Amino acid sequence: MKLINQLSKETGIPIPTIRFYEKSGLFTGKKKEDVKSNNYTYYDEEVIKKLSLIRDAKSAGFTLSEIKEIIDAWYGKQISKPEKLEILSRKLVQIETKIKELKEVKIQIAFLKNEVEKCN
Amino acid sequence: MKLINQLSKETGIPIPTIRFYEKSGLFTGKKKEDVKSNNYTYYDEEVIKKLSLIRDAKSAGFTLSEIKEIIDAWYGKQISKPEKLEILSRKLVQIETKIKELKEVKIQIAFLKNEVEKCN
DNA sequence: AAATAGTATAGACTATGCTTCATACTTTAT
DNA sequence: ATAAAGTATGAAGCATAGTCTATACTATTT
Repeated sequence: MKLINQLSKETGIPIPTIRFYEKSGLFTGKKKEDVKSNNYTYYDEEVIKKLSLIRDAKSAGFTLSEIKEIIDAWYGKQISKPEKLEILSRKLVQIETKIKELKEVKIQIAFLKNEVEKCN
Repeated sequence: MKLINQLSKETGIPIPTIRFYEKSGLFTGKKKEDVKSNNYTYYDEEVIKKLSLIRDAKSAGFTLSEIKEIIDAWYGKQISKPEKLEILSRKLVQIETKIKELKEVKIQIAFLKNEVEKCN
């Protein structure tokens, strides 16, 4: 069980950002009931995995609420199997779409570069 | 020469958003000096091209200031040819990186989907 | 001529995703 | 034991990217 400091070190995500994600419902830590002197929050390995997914999915252009959907589809106990599969399939389609859009923009920019090269 | 209404229709971008982009320095329209009765702004074909680039680059995950860089590298008169080429090359690298990240997230999600399929 | 639709401008407002601050308490290092 | 470092919480602040409102004038339609 890790403290927030350790989470931050292992994922490279700043502590306030981790707290913000937790407050946003992307994961939860646990208070240790046997420890009475403080109310520090402890996090397990699963949280590291979730934070990695958040980091990667964010840099791929997903919003936090889209990422929450993915996490809920993955760990959410109250979601049925077909629903989970449906959500994950949709995400895969979204990713395919994003890749296609990126390739189109790439072509556009390569064209601009070519224009600059021959014209000026 | 087109009015803002027409720009909006041709690009699918709402009028307030077009005004916001113009105010952000992504392009400029011109006032017709021979017309004294109103002060409507007119836009040429180049603006349509810029708006299309903005639309595509945005959905590919670029920020407005990144897009401004691209546009400046494309039309900016005060930027030297080597600088322009350098900016566009950087953008191409950024796009390649984004595509790689997307492919990684795709693998992650495909894995999650597979887990859901066999487990529940 | 009157109603309807289009344009301009400034400013307020919203949502997302943080980031910083203030306060207070706990733990660790020296 | 005292200072430094870590943790918790709530609230404020900030940047980006719009979106909406109010006001006022212009143009078009009927």
